[in-house]
Amino acid sequence: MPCNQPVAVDAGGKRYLANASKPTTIASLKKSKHDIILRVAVPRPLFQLLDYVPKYNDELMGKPQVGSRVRVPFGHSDVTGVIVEITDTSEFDELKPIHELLDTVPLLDSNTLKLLKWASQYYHHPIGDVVAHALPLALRGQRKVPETPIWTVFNASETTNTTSKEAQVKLYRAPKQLALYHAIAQAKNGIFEVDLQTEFGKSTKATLKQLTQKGLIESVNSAFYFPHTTTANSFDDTPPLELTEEQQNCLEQIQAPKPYLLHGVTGSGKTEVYLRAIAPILANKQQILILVPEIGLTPQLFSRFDSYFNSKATQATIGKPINTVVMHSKLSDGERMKAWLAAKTGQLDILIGTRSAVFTPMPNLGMIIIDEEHDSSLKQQEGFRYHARDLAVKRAHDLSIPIIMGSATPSLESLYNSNQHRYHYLHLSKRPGARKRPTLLVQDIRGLPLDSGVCSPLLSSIREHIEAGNQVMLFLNRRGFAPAMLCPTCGWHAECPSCDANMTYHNHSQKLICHRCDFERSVDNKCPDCGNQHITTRGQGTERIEQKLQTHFPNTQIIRVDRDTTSRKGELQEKLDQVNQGKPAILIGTQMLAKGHDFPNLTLVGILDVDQSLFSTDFRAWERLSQLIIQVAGRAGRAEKKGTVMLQTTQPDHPFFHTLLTQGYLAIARQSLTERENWHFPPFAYQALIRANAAKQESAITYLRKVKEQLEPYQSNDFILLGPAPSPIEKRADRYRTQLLVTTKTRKLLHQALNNLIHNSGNIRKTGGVRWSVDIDPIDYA
DNA sequence: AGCACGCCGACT
DNA sequence: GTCGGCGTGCTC
Repeated sequence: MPCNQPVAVDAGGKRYLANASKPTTIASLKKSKHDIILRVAVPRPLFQLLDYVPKYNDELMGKPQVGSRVRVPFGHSDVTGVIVEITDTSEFDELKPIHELLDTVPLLDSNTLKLLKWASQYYHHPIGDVVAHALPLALRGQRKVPETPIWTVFNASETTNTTSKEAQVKLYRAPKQLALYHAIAQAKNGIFEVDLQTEFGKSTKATLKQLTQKGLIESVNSAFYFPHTTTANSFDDTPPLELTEEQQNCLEQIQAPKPYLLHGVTGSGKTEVYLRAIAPILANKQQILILVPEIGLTPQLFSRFDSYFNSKATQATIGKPINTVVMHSKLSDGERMKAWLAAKTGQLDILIGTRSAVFTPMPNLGMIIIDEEHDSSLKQQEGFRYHARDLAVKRAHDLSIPIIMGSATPSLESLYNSNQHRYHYLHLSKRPGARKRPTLLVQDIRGLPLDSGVCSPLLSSIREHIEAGNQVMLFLNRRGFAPAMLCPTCGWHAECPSCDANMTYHNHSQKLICHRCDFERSVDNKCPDCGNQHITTRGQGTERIEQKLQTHFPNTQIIRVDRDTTSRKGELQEKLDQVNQGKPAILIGTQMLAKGHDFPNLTLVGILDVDQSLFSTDFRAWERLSQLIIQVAGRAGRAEKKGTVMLQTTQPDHPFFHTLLTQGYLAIARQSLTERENWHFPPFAYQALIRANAAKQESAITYLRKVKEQLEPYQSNDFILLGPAPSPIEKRADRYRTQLLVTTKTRKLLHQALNNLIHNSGNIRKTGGVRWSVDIDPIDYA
């Protein structure tokens, strides 16, 4: 019977197992002459694993295991990859041996690898790159895991080991050695040298040597060691807060291993619910993973967790000190690696981190928490475009553990999932502090002159609030001084040479900066076209507003928070600390100001460019605008001081405001969901955005036309192709950007089509240096 | 991704 | 005649 029929490639299936160019045949699946085959993910854009055989004397290095790194020959060079599978069959006859096994203890456990393989298929992204994302930068190369010795009594595993009695006899005149010996003998699985050093001082090393020479102890093992991190004084005996009835009710519902959407208005005490939900998991000696937005209140969050779990009251029920680590974006590579290894070796109890932390192996993971689950920074917007929230839900599902997603303004996707009973919806509607709900004012700016983007009613409001000793916050989604620099005589304006974008004028640095590619140059002192020496600027940026307000309020502190003023390490925190002193101040910033900060005396918030969102072509613009408004509204006002949020718009009668003001976020969300259903937008449909860019627009468009041809057979009412078209940001860093949007009725259809596309992508001619990528569940269409 | 192979144009 | 441009294919 002829058996060279191609095996059908399973749609949702294990594409990375198959060879993309040569379809797997039954004939080729014969047993290879080797009985151990290592299937390795290499850091190259390949959708398959590569097969290798172990090195002949691997016994010396240890047994190759799934999850260990290996140095392997690849083409003409060497690369560091990770063993993802071990089998005994290969479709290749001649397999190269690996060069070196780099880890005797695997870096990634099978659960983590399972998640990574799933992610590679779901996001249609090369497995090697996905696996690399799970490792800290410091371990993506050949660097060995730093290890410290573990000491045990001699022959601990044998029955003939030294008894304590013998030791006592041998050491009767050496009390120091005896004490050390006892410490080692008491530790069942051995004890870290570092721990002995902290207990017995710096002569420990010498004492250990003496004991070894006497044949009483030995060190056959070593492992990564992570010191205890608690900064809280574990004798903090402030009693824990009393939960409100609502909080208690939510907490009681969090029991089953399933996803929970915790919709809690700002100030309703979501964190308190997290803490209580976590405590029994920690008491059960399990670990906790907490995902937070990129720039959050991580230091505050850390101390909240650290002090709560190491307080006297909590310790009474948990019974062991709790190690918490925050993986900041600004940790050094070495520090990151240590935190990662601590989690991976189970020496860390709570890991707080941004989206990439979702891949951290944690052997005893018992619960996942996602704070601000609606935040777009949970989705990676470059390369491997994963959504940390969705992967976390998958991870929790695989492990059968609960996951709590908290937000004051849940994403429409999560609200929809709650409606579908995929997530269990929990609501915290009350603010325990009895803080008053702020007033939302829609300010009609039609016919009003704007002074640097601020209308006069807002300006007088600012004055009132400052004079009353309060703080004011202004939002504008554009940094810099002015978004345009132009010549009033001939119409010339400064453009980025690499992007089709106006360069933004930054007054302070006297520079023109392109906000798309970060190219900067000095300002022109005369028009390069007509020589006119009086070039002017147009439009508003945070920097100009700062300057202008300073002239209006010369004695008030004005604090600008945007990427330009917070790029230095700790600079954001410095600024926030200033605000937290509570003195009257005006804060001016971009979106980054909206995230999670709680300012003591904030009573007025102004959103200056509401219209931009109102008229955006992005169907998610309303969702983002209402989230921004609700988030900042939640920060304005105190128990005794009512807050005000003023929205500047030329469309005061827009139904958006009416719904949001009279009925709140859930009403807007419900309305938006209905609209999305009617228009067949996510979450009622599934999308993939296929992007291509090239030095010439023509090449990118031509490429996507061919991609479209491949997908055309799938076209139907349930499978719609839109494009190819130039991206909203058409040119960036000397490359033209184009896109093709796929919208489908079912997820299955989307994956089938993309699997087929990638399987055949080798057949699509790529000319003109086209680079392409796939974005599953896109949220950014630029 | 990187790298080699190969096939066509303009040069000492 | 060849040097090198990029288009194409492959890495177990």
